[in-house]
Amino acid sequence: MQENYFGDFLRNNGIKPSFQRIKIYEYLLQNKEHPTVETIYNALNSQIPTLSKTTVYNTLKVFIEKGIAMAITIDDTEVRFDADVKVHGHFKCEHCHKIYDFEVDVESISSEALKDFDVYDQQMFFYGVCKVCKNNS
Amino acid sequence: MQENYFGDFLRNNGIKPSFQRIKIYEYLLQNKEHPTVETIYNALNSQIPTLSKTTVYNTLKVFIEKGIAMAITIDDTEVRFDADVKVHGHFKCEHCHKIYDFEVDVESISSEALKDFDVYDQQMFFYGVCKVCKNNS
DNA sequence: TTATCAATTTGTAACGATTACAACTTGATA
DNA sequence: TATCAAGTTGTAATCGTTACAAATTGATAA
Repeated sequence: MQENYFGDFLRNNGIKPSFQRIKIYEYLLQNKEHPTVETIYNALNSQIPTLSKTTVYNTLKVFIEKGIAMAITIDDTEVRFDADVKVHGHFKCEHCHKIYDFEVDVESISSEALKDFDVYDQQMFFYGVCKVCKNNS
Repeated sequence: MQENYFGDFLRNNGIKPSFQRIKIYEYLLQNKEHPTVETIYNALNSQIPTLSKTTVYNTLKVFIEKGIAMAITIDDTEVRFDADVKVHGHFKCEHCHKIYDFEVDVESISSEALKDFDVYDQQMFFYGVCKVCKNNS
């Protein structure tokens, strides 16, 4: 069944699969619009009435430490989260506030200036107006 | 003299050149290590004893609106500022916490997925260990 | 000069996302 | 069924940033 599947996935990544952790990871996988802690908390609070916002923070921190999620700081007011840990870019539309993923050719970015540096993480944040909003204005 | 030079520069960018604004812009130009509001405030407070931290915030907001400075949100705890508004990447060393600038070939990043999008701003944040720290460990 | 008015600066209070922390709960093991 | 570590919860504290109202400045006109 589903929960065992997610449970095994968490266990395989060194995370004890509690009910809360399974539900939060499941939510992240199914909601790819880069939700905030607030969004995740509100969405799951109906299923898990005892859920605490601290648990959401703790759980996401564990996910990041274990490498199965990443933080997206494209907003300066709140952090967003993504279960897709491949290197990819994020575009934020200043009009509809939607965040789009886009592919990036990692090799082409790695600058000559960083050739002797160890790079563990790469974040690319682009800002502007998306195709949909351009056409609607 | 210097102050007229900066004053003219601000005026040419639609910014009324107050004493505070001139000093803050001058500081940004001369201190390229991407200072925080706290750093700027502490550095200038000795020259301008009446300086308020709110003024530093206000001034930087004006600079960004007028396009002569940019915010660097490479830290999740505090915002840093840069008077270099060319598109370029920032690398943060997790060991010494220094932030390095690096050149980026803008064209090579612009993804096929964004071809119908208007992109106004591009931020690239890399994280890892710098050359110096690697050699010292 | 003096009056006027808008722009700028200042200090304090409020805000809000995040973290610290202690108490409580859970679940595995013996 | 006792024990103990790990996980969860709620509250309080932290701290960078913003809101706001009062004070100051500087340009302009009478």
